[in-house]
Amino acid sequence: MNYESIIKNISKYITLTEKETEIFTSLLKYKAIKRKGFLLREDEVCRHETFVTKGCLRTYYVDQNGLEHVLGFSIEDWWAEDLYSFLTNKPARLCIDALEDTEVLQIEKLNLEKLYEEVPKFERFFRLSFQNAYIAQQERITFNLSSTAEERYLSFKNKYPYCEQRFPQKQIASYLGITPEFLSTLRKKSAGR
Amino acid sequence: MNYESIIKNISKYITLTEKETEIFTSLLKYKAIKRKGFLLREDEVCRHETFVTKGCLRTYYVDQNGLEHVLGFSIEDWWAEDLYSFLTNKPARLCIDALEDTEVLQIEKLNLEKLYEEVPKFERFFRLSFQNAYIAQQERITFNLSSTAEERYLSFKNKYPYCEQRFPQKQIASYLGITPEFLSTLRKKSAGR
DNA sequence: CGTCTATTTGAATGTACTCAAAAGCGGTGG
DNA sequence: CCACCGCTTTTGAGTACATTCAAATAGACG
Repeated sequence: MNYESIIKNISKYITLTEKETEIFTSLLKYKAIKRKGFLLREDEVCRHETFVTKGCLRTYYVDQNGLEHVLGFSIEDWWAEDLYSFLTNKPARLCIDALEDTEVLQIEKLNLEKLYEEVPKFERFFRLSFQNAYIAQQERITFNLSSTAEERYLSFKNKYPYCEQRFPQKQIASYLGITPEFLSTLRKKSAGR
Repeated sequence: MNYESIIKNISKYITLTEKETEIFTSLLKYKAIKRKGFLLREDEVCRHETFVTKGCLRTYYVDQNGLEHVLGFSIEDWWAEDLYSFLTNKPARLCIDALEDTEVLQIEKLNLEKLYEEVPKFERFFRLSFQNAYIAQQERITFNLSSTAEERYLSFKNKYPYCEQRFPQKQIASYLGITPEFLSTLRKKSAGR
């Protein structure tokens, strides 16, 4: 098993000794999800933190009218989970499925708690990790509040250029909070430039 | 100085010994902000985590057209900061001012780092605290994506009933991402029920 | 190759905005 | 304590951004 990418991700915020690395990787489990397969269904309990080593996951929410709303995409080097469900052990409100054949490393909740005890540094890692995720979300909120759909699309395109071709436009539209039809007209419009 | 409320807040996630409580409170500083006064201006560096013991703070963002967008309100028992600025030491992108005469307890960044070393449990406190803030923000994003302005208003009213009277409607409109004029018509409409 | 889903296109519609003017409210000073 | 000034809220008319619905086209998968 190749732990290189996850260790590199961890070392963005904390430095691990060899022994600590060992403890950590011994708690990880590998999993492969086929395209269109599910990592987490609504009403299951989210029992893992998941790190993507290959492929792409989509986290979305199904509203009361049965419409899907994409919260985010997790490509290589990103984490995914339904944090609410993970922390409370209540049924998930989010679904996570695979847009491509995907490979992940997972750590179970109980093992993560064990890890916090044995290597308290990880408490710090996840604090910093979620603080940064919090900042990114905050930016998304302010941007949604202050921009038109067109500006949001252009910004998305600019910020995640690789995503524009990699993900179905329907999913991008959902992420941006607009209809696929309208995104289609926006793309046509912006293609002229 | 009365530290009761902040200690109670902390004990939502961790349990402190007397000694630890002592260390923690010794690092806190009291500050009073008059209504309309600033806790943080754009381009200052955010050097504190701030806990509100009385009154109300407003955290907002000024867009490129000079328009304000309210990210959130911090009343008693809530925290406030520009986390981006706090973590990076870069100039703040958010402003924080007081909607009422407000009293806060603050911990400076260096003291917080000292605290993390002396009482590592606080690493855990802030991890859980921000994980929960992250969940709340995620809910806000999904809700904004899946609801009309009217539904968002009714939900806000339902979720924070005390806020509806306490905060100027202009600020609530900004938080909801709508114009004050439109909120006015929504309120008139919902008053009939 | 055929089916199913995604994307494009266009017309009609609606939600929410802009602009403008009037009314209400609160704070401040005389 | 009242009057005034400035800011907030209300109201309404006209408009625009984005949606809905429907139909045609393109693309992906078995």
